Amino acid sequence: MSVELELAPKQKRAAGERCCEPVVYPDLEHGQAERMATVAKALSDPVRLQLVDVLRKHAGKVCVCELVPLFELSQPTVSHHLKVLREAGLVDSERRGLWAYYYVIPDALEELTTWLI
Amino acid sequence: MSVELELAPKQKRAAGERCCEPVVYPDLEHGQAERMATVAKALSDPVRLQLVDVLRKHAGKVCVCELVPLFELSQPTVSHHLKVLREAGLVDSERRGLWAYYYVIPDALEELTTWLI
DNA sequence: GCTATAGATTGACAATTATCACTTCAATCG
DNA sequence: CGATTGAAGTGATAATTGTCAATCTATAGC
Repeated sequence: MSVELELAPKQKRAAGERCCEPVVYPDLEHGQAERMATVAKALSDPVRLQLVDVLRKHAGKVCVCELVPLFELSQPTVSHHLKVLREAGLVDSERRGLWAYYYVIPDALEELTTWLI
Repeated sequence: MSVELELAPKQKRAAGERCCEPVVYPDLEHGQAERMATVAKALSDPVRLQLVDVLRKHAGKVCVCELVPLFELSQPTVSHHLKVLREAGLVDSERRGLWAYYYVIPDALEELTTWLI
């Protein structure tokens, strides 16, 4: 686990030689790193990336019964991946009768995207 | 594992009612999803995010001996995280005498970033 | 050569993860 | 009501991950 980043005092050096220049003070603080890591972890599986891709490209809500046949995976496994995405705040779902419709939460990727640019 | 995405033939529906509209054909293909998942996985840990952040913000190469004291982690653990980043193609290192200097590979984040925007 | 040092590697361990078969739950249809 | 169906939940299992202590490697200085 990381902590609030600090430039700790330098260790002993080989006599007369500095290891290197002091690094820049990183302005990515702990909480932000935690949140972004959560998002990145949700995106760290090709299946989930493709799920998010489908949901993002489709303007609207997509039924799980459309998503499952896109993969050679069992329905519970796809359901599991959707749950991971839901718990990371990237998507949400809505029940309509027997069916569940998933959709992306628009701003969920923003913090990570902004950092990446 | 995912496969090349296809709109599989529809399953049986409840009589007279369609489950939902056909989804858009996802244009994120398997190879791209794999590569982006690799990058996302490398970024899925707060320590590695902060490491990349420091390296990106610092115009130049940063010595490991500067990176280790930024975290409350053992040297081997930081070394492990750097290795993960290296294997994902996000950073590389250069040895100079006793010291190792790490730096980001500029275009490594591009594919993921482009997809996110 | 000998010692000290920076960094990587190894081995071990607990925790997490992706997957499936099976089951459960909720809603619809007859 | 009873049967069916879409989706989520429950074990279980194999694989992966984050961490550290201990070790190893290569370099520098004496």
